[in-house]
Amino acid sequence: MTEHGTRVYSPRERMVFSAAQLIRRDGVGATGMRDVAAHADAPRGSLQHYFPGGKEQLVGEAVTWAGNYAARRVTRNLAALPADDRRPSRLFAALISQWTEECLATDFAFGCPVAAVTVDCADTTDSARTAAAQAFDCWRRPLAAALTELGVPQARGASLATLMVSTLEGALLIARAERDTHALTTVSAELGPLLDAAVM
Amino acid sequence: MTEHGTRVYSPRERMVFSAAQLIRRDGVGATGMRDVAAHADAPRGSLQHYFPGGKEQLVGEAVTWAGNYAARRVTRNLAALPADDRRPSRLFAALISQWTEECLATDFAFGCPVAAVTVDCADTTDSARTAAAQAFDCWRRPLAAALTELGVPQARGASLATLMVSTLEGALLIARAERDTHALTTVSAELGPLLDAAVM
DNA sequence: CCATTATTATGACGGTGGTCATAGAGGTGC
DNA sequence: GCACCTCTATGACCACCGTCATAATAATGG
Repeated sequence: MTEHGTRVYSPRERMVFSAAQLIRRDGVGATGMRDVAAHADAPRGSLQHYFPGGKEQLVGEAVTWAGNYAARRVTRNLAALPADDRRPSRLFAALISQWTEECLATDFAFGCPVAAVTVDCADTTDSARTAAAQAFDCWRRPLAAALTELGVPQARGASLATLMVSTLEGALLIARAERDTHALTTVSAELGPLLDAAVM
Repeated sequence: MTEHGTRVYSPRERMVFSAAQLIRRDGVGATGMRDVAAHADAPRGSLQHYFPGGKEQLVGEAVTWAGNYAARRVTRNLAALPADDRRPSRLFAALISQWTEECLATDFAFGCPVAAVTVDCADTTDSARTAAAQAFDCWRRPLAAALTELGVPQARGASLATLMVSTLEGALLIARAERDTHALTTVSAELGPLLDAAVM
């Protein structure tokens, strides 16, 4: 999670990051502002200073951060594909495998913050819902680009990107409920051929 | 939603049902016990009488109810398939279409209660997490059975059922965030051929 | 060194939520 | 009529949460 070199993060950044972490573990409702400050080792008084918009703003920034993070993951995994076997199924498998490892390493404590915000705020907090939608888009866009780079026609790329995100998100949900990664590995194996078949 | 004939439901049943409705709309944290009683037109005092286990018990029963409901949906949609075109893709499309209509009819207010419980309770309330896992299983089982009935080999059936539930769940999430059904229709169209190709 | 801004500290307030305690109705059987 | 069980009614308690008010403390820049 803290994989960006050794740079020191500002209290503000840490709070956004911590908010995302706590939200994806406990949900939005169960994540208190005081908890966020404590988790980020940040002063409580900084909350109202950096986030005058209150919890709504913090949640929005957290989910936006998560969307960018997911996008970075896609491009990084695309770049890390072996030169001799650059198929869409490999990219999907790499993404799934990363989530699988995270599940196992954290004992299934963490889900996806975007999903959490969607579930908890979709009908009550429009700003958060919008931020979640943008996060999904921010995630899907580089995925579609990666697919076209791997040989998938542009028209198909967007659709398959949606399919990949949907499937990953749902499988992650099931895995968390079951505390078992089989849903993740299953969808990875089942969807692979379909993705590769789209390469022209 | 209230499609079971004209039978009158007991206050207890109504409370479980209402809990599921409120949870899938607002999440577990934002759903109060008083709200549930009010939504069910049930006396507040009955809560502690029927659910001595408190909110935890109510949430558990709500998600169990949701799992059974999803399972009934599968068998009903399977039975409703036209006799001349009984392919797996048709079943999946029917399920997706049902969720799509629900999204549109309720202006994307409702998601899946099982997903909501998973997101909000997976790491804190083990009983709820277990109930969610059972709900997913309860949902997946008739799906797998339906697939084998449609000609999919048993071994594949279980995997494809997991894939279908994952994809549906994730697409529903995206649709809700974007207030747009395109994710649902996209995954339905993209996954169809894969499902039909599994028929032997 | 001062003025101004950025940041942090802390306590209070109003509201809400789950839960408990206690008592009141409503029915049934004997 | 009485005992008994099921169900309902209601208020209180305590903890927590998001927010605000206010002040203190750095940091900065002239």
